Amino acid sequence: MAQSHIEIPSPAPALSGRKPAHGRRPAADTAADTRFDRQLARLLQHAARIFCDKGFEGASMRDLSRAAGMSLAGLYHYFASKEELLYLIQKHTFETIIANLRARLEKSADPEERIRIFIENHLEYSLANKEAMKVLTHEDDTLKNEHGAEVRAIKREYYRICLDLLEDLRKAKGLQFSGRLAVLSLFGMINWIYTWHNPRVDADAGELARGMGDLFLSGVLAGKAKRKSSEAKNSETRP
Amino acid sequence: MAQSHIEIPSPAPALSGRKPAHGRRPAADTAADTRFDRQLARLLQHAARIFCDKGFEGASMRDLSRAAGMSLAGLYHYFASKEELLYLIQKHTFETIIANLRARLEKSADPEERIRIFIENHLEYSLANKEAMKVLTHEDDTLKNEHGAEVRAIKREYYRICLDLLEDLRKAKGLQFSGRLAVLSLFGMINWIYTWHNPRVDADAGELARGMGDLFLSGVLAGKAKRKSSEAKNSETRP
DNA sequence: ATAAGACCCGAACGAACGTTCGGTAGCCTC
DNA sequence: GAGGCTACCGAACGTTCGTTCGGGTCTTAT
Repeated sequence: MAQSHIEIPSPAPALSGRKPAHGRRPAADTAADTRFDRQLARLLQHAARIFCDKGFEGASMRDLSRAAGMSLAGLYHYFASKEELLYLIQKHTFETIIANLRARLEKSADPEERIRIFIENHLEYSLANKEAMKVLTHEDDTLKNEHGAEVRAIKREYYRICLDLLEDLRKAKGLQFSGRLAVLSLFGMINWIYTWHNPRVDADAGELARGMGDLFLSGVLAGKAKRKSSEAKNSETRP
Repeated sequence: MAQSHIEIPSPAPALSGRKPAHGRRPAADTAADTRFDRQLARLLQHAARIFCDKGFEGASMRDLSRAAGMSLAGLYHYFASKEELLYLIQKHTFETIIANLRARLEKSADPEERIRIFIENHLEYSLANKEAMKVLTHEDDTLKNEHGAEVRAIKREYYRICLDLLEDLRKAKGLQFSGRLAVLSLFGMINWIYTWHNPRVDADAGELARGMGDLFLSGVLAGKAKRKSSEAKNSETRP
């Protein structure tokens, strides 16, 4: 229990530069943090909590109106529809995770440690932003058409990053395993957490990441080493 | 790709002995398979598919009415509410899985193999009943009150079975790991499958179970053996 | 001071929702 | 052949849904 609330430090993609109502943005104030952007961010935060609690279909715009202290009609000044609201939450969450991840990955070239970085980054963000994270995973196939396609593209990018990390490890250690199965098993482990994690009972992100990293990496490394012998020495992995 | 469609063989708890409409059941015909029971089972199957596709909140009774070829009002002859419909699906699915599992577990006493049996049982049922399985996991905390409590009790039972299997293994091999983290990581791996499995691309249940069993058991076994040395010998796990 | 926006609201729109009501057609028993 | 029961239906009930309309008020630039 080192820190109770984790503040992600790195370059989070700001959700700025958006239209008021249905119009377009004036022009070059990409510096963001206008009043519009701050209100929108506040609304997204409330919406994430409500979607998390009652599900996207189960939550109503009136719920959000009440929680945010704004009239029902007033909400539509900030987004065009309930569906776009979900899209904004998912896109911002996903892009922030990936941006954080890329920043952290620059600090290490060791394949094994980079996988640990991936896990730790995911868990830290997940536990620090539980609501948005549950909305991201639970409402995975809710969005359709363009919005859905865009989020799905980001998801494929995230998948790809993880797969590349694993294949780097495989090459470096001369291993032999199914990358797809490994990635998706890992995703299952780390995305499932939102269904059970209780901060009063369970460990914090760092410790969970260590435990899951041990489990996963031992599994991947020990599997079948280069098809020859089965001596899996590297059972302790941190430097 | 041994068999393409898996028929679960064992004692599946029949969903029989239920009331027509709001009345009670006549009495002693627990032998089931009345016309009422068959129709109900058919409706549950349609409902599972619809809940799977559109989510519980997103699906309407009119959708079910259309799919089942029965009038909207006619549906309520078989259950009292939409909520009870979800409850019946979840309860029946969960109880069938557990019944299958208990039957299979009797065939082996080896701790490691029993865990493999657990995984294989779960994956076989999951892939053979994708819709119901997605409804079970995706609508995990949708039910409230008595219905919710009852399903949650079955879930705890299932969790408990897996935890006991793991602790048997731990004792037998003198290992040291967090049972809770291991169980929940395993649950994540196997419950996540419904989000990605594509029968045209991915392996069948048996092969997936072998792959995930290798990954998970290697991870658990190799972790830290008995706190002394780090020689993780048992990297190949099948007998 | 005034025009032009950004910001926000009360009130309503039509559609869709889960559920219920009153009734009917068929079946089996006496 | 009357009574009772199961199985089912058309039509509606009252509610809630996402969204829109026609305005306001407040801020900012000229």
